[in-house]
Amino acid sequence: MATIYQVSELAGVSLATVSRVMNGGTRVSEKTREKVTKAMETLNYRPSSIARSLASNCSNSVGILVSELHGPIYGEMMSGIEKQLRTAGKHVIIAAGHSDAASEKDGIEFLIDRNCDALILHVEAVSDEYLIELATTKYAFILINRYIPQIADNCISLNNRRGGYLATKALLENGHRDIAYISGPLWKMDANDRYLGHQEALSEFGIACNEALLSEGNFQEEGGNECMLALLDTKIAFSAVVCANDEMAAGAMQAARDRGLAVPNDISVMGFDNVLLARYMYPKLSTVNYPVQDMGKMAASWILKNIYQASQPDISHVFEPELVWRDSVISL
Amino acid sequence: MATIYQVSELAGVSLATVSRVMNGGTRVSEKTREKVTKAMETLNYRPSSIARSLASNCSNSVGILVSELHGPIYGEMMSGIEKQLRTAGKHVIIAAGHSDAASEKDGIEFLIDRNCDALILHVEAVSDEYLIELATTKYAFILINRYIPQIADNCISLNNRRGGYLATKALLENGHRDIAYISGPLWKMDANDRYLGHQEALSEFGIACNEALLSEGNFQEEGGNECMLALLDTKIAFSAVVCANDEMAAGAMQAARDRGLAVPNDISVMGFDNVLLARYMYPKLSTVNYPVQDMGKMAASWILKNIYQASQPDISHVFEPELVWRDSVISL
DNA sequence: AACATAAATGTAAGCGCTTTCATTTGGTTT
DNA sequence: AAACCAAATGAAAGCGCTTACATTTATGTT
Repeated sequence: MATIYQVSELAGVSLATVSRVMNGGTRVSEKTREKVTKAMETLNYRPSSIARSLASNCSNSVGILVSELHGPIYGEMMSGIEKQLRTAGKHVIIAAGHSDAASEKDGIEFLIDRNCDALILHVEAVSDEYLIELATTKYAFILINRYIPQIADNCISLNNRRGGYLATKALLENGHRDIAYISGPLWKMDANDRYLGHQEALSEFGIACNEALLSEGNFQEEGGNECMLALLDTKIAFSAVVCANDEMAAGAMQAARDRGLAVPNDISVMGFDNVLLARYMYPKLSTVNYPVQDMGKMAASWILKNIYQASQPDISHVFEPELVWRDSVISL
Repeated sequence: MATIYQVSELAGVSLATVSRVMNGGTRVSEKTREKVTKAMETLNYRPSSIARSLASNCSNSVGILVSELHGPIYGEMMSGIEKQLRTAGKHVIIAAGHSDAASEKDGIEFLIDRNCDALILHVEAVSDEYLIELATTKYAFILINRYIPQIADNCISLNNRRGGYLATKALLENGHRDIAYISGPLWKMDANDRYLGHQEALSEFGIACNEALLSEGNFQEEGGNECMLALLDTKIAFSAVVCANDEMAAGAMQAARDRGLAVPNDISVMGFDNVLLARYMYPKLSTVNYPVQDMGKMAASWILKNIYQASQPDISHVFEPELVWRDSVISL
């Protein structure tokens, strides 16, 4: 591997000059720039990003922490981030937090130790206080899908509550009155907000929220399946169920069918997230759109703008969900 | 940020000693080890991994290149890799290759420049020659889902051909004789192998392979949908279709239903991959298991063993697919 | 007690860059 | 041609570590 020293030798200039032509900007005469460029080419020189980071205290890499590396939402999110960052020549280092406080902290430190210039965090378990302190005292980061008033500028979030509201309202407007709810783990902010939105819609229609019709799942297919079974077992009649994400909706649909209920004729189901797959479920899933890829891109833009001083369009901090109507809900 | 120098000062020892206690192994007396450890704690010292990498020429990070950051297969794969590597204290740097040769090369160089100690590659577009050269002259890496005889030891692959064979054979054994095939892009090795397996099963049953019943898709839901429509438009009768992956199977099922055909009664569909979702489709998808998460782990093990000299169980280089029988195929 | 030997610790030279500051160069001005 | 100034270049000091080698200290032998 050729080093900057060998390039400088071949080109007959000093290290400093080579460094200058690498880093663009600074004044170098056209003649020397050419000499150096040619030398770099003949040596097939590749600067060591490690040495660069050490000397300049900037690693050109941003750390991403997601709950899981798999799962449609995280995939879309990472995809959006990577696309944006990569075109700006920044690298991406990824770790998983597994929705567990210790593991999330671990991941964050891991990323910090790795000298990331900034972090993009999708954390669920770690406390607000921890993040506030991190933000004020130590490190640049942006939060996706979480809103903390004290550091609002570091947050990019979905209006989850409104999403929940929209989902249930759509059902209500189509004549449903007995609506069950399969939520995500309620300690998770987004799950909670979605449920709050559900309640809000209910009360707007003057309907009491029946706690027995709430079942708390784990945001996975399997959980949706189990919750639906549990709901059915209550023997309380309901004509529709809203699920806090699309995966659970898939599980719920299956459970319903396993019990001989037809979707949507016997029971309507509404999802949340509008994962790609929702379009290909049978019946096609009505759901609420969560523009997570765009949010990922926005997070990347925030970093490009605030950390790397790149010019970027204005940053939106809260995104609005939208109802997408398909075939899994019937009008009563 | 405290540096090693400050730690050594506080502890009253030399830099070298601090370095030694950090790196475990080498002989340091219990007393000094304690002094140093305490100093590190009170200063809340965190070693700079960048400086370490520069000095030791080892970055403790491995680069991963996948085609896309989203998609169930890649998600599972990254998840498997990360899990394994992380517990060994190694980092993961991820880039996307987008199934395009230029972009893949770009990604590889990107990762190399980043001083990864080794690479895990899921590349489809780049040529065998390029990889062979990379392997012999320059860099340590392991290939997932690709087999190149000359560098077999660097490959971890699925027996795709056998998978394709298994899928079609299952159909044949259940009385199907007119079987359509929705493939992935045939220039992709895995798509091609799967199709070859399909043909093999057919010929084993003495059935001529009808080219008109082959439709080439893109491994995505949408593609499966379109292919199925195209197949139906040929007006050639077939009782079953095998799809080269589960996503396309989802699309195909939908297309069939959009045309008023029931799955599996009017038409059976077989998938490939056994993505989590396959269990939750309706009807539950019969498919072929692709243990991609295990393969990811194995790739990580290979690296731990070969690059980091960690002791690891034996490495399997080729994995065998298995048929998983569910509800989307009917016996004639 | 004198010596050999091994264990613990320290010294200092890098790793491949960036960046400040000093020096040189070349063009303008008078 | 002397004087000046800006632009181009170079010298050298780091960035925070690792590590080969030298030195000191402890341990055991006879």
